[in-house]
Amino acid sequence: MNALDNAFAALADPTRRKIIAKLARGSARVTDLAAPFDMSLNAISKHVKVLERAGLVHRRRHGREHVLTLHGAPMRDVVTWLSRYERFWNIKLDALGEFLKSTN
Amino acid sequence: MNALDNAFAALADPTRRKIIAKLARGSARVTDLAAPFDMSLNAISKHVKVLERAGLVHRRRHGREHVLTLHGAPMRDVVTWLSRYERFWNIKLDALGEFLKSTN
DNA sequence: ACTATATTCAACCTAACGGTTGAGTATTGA
DNA sequence: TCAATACTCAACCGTTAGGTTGAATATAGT
Repeated sequence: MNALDNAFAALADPTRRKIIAKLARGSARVTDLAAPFDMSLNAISKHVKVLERAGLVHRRRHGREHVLTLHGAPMRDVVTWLSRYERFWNIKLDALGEFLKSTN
Repeated sequence: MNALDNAFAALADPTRRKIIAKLARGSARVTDLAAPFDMSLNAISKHVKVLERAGLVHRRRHGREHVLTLHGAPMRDVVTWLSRYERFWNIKLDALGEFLKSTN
């Protein structure tokens, strides 16, 4: 499993994408992440581990609490790969292009 | 399974990404796609089906030959989702931003 | 010291994935 | 008409993924 495999696979699960959405609004503990889900804490713990293995989430321990933070590095490869085939999904990248123009 | 799940999952396999790479250089038959791989035709046929289910590949039959073509539509959702969290992997999107600026 | 909290680990289950082989079905070309 | 070609379908197999439960571990608060 290379980095790209891990990143795409991590993003393929809706629960994990929701976890990312939550972490985008700030770091959180495993319990905080689990709260909105109708699923065991253990299940979420596993999902976090998948995101961590993909490098999308970093963990720092504070006593008994594990604080998770979103980390963008693996996305470089994802976006690089996507941009390689830009002309095949070019219309789709326009929105992102506009967005980037406005922020650069 | 929603569209985003299917798209990300389809992209998570290196064989399928290679198939996409090949199709980016032109439409091809199943046999053509299978040629470079040390893998049965059936395995490739399955991979193609996964890409098809994700909408990334379209198939048109010409007699006994099935011609596959790359199709970008599902990427709209992928890129939209990615761009929503742009500030977390912002550095990474720069390259794509530059690329888009030069082509728009 | 004791209890509650935060988390992981381990074992288990079922379903899906990625591959195989063997057979079946059209279509093509001789 | 017949054989080769291009493919799919179906069954199987081993591994992984996503979930569960139950127990272990470590830290925090009283």
